[in-house]
This record gives sequence, C-alpha cells and structure tokens, in this order.
Amino acid sequence: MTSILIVDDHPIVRDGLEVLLASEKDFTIHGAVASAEEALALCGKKGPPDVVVTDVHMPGGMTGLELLSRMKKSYPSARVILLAGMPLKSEVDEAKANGAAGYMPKSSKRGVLSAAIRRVADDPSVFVEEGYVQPKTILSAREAEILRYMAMGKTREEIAIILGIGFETVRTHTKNLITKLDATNSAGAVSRAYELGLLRA
Amino acid sequence: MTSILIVDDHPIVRDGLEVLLASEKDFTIHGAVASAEEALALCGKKGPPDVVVTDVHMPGGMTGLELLSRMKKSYPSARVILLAGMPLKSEVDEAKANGAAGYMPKSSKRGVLSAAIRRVADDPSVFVEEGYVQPKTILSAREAEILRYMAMGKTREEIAIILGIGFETVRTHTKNLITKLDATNSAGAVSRAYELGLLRA
DNA sequence: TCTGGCATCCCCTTTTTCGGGGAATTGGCT
DNA sequence: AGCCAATTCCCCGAAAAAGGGGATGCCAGA
Repeated sequence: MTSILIVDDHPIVRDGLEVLLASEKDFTIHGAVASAEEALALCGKKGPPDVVVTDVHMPGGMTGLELLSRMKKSYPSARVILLAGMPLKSEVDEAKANGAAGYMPKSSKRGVLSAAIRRVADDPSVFVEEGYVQPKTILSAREAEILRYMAMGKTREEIAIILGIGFETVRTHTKNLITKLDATNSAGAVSRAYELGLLRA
Repeated sequence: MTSILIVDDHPIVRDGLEVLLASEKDFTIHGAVASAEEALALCGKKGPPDVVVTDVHMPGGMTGLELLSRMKKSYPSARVILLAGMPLKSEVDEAKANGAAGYMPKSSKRGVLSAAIRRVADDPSVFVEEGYVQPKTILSAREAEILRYMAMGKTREEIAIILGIGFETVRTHTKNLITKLDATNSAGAVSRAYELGLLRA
C-alpha cells in the first residue's frame, strides 16, 4: 500500500486526482490539500505520506519546489512528484538536484501518473521524467533573460543598455519570444510566461 | 440518467473529472475529449450529451465560448457548463446571453459541479453561476476586469469593443491601474498582478 | 561539410501605448 | 445637501512597440 498526499489549489483538479488515485487498489489517500502550507501542517499531524503529488505553481504562497525542499528536510523518506502545466528543463533539473522523485506535465496521459507513483515508491532513487512537451514555448537563454526585464516593465532600450547589446537586437528577441509564446504583445507574453511557469511570482 | 461530455485539454483534469462524475450513480460519461473540435466531432458521431462540461480556455483551437455557440446551433437541447480558472463577469454575461447552462470557477468546492449538472439537466432554463472571484484590492472591479483582458494580450481598442465601452475609457482605466500597480507599462502591470495574486495561471 | 539554432544588428512603416491634462455622470454614504 | 469613488468620455503630443523584411558570424550536431 502506497499512501499519497495530493497538493493542488484547484479543488476540481485536486478532487479529480484524489478519486482517480483512490481507484487504484494499491493506493491510499493520505490527504488532499490546497497549498504547500497545508501539506506541511498535515505531515506534522499525521506524519508524511509515501508519495507527495504536488502542483508546482500555486498562487500566493509556497511553490511546489519550495514544498519539495521543506519535505526533503523534514521528511527525507517522502518522495515528491511535481506536476506542471509545462515543465521547464531548468526546473526539472533543479527539482532533480533537490531530491524530487519526478516531474511531469499535466498533459501526461492517463495512467502515467499512477505508474510513476508506483515506480518512485518502489525505488527511492529513481527520478521519473515525462518528457517536457514544448515545441515552441522553449525560449533561448537570451530570450528568457529579456522576458524577465520585460516583466519588470523595462523598455527595449533600457534592456539593451542593461545587457550591453543593441536596441535592434532586443527587438529581435522580443519579437521572437512573443511569437514563441503565442502572444501578440508584451503583456500577453508576460501573462503566458507566468501560466507556463517561465516566470514565477 | 444524465449523459455528460467532458472537454478539457489537460488529461489529468479531464480524467479526474471523468472518474469523479462517473462515480455519481445518475451520471453516465458520454465522452471525454481534449478540444472543442473533438467534442463537436463526437457529437456528430454519437449525438449530443445531455450536459457538456468544458474548460473555457484551451490552447490553440476553439475556446469554450465558441464551443458553446456551435453546440447551441447544432444541438440546442444540450446544456453547456463552462469551467474557468477565474471567471470574468463579462464572460459570464456573454455565456449566459449565448445560452450557457452555467459558468463556474475551477475553485468550486467538491460536489458543486455535480449539483450544478443535476440542476441544469432538470431545468433547461436555469443558469448556474458560482460567483466569479473578484480581486479585492486596490483595483476597482472595472480595472481588474480590464487588467485580465490586458493579460490576454488584447489591445485597448479590442477591450473597448468587448466591454462595449469607449476606447478612451479603457485608456483611463489602464492608466489608473498601471499607476496603482506601481508599474510603468502593461507588461509590468501584468507581472505585478501575478505577483500580487490578482492574476493566476 | 552543411544545416540549424542562436545571437547580433539594420531597415522600413503602421499601430499602440504612455503621460499629462480635463470633465460629466452615476450612486452611495454622511 | 454635499462628498467621494467609480465609471464614463475627450484632447494633446511624444514615446514605444509591433510587423514585415533582411543580414552577419558562431558554434554544435547530423
């Protein structure tokens, strides 16, 4: 029997996951909470579960990555699988380095999550990675950097000065990143970036 | 027995909903698909369900609102409940005007969706509304609303048309909200809004 | 080797936004 | 009645961004 703690701020998603996972005969639901804070509180009370399945991006408080760090400190035995709308390689790497058990997109097919839970529960050293599906939304290092300055409200010219490159270069990068993010302007690009987890609150 | 068609691009959400709703004895799952296009195709093959539960925002193709219009044209008897991460008043109004059966945030508590499905299946004229979450902060209702359209990448003019108000009015609101959010442009304002939790992914 | 992605820079034009103003209307609260 | 906040609309001019091209060098992988 593998006990599972579900962490997601959307009740519909949370409940869905709960019912979905509870239908597996070898799983028991340790809990289903809306935030990292609640998850830690619950672990304090009931003890840690075998596996934590948590959304990476949660509004307001702690992110899934922060929850991962806390869990690893307080309950090293618990395995943490992170769920993201769109996993970024850098985040996956960070998660892996911080002792995550897995990192998968919400676009994973049915059963994949259950299979992943079984694998990480079996082998405390395995890291489950469900390929990050992002053809267009992967930004180059420079694009990501410029995106950050855009989110700070800097103009193209200011960014050019900060980075010590030409104004036209910044323009090229912004044009490209707006296209890659399937947006039509800076505001839309920034919003998309937050949704995709390219920027964090 | 109420037949239900689920439309959501996230498999985990979709499957979760499917299992969740299938557990109700008076529901049968008509289908669970990833896009509005697939939903329409399925209706063409199998006929329409009693109730469609669809995400409003889906990447790429048709939105939930567009699906609603198509459904109402081809299958007027089918009732459509829209799900959104954060419902906008104008979207709720639009949905209602277009014959939607309901509009609810994904943050609705467990069982609320099931209850809503039963209500709209019972009474073909009822509209179920689970209060849209209003960012209660420094921003006025109108400003918050316009902010969301800004984040969607809409231009001031588009927003004016959507809300049925003047371009200059939208300008005034944006100027004020940018000031209130201590930003210097739209991109900065959107970023700030995410940081403050006024917008969420 | 050659292709492709990345980063760099430049041109053009059109559209949109920004930063100052001011002002009329409503509805609510005192 | 008076006040205030929200909403609505308008003006000006300057700045910035967007959309469409094209071009160069560099480095790594097929």
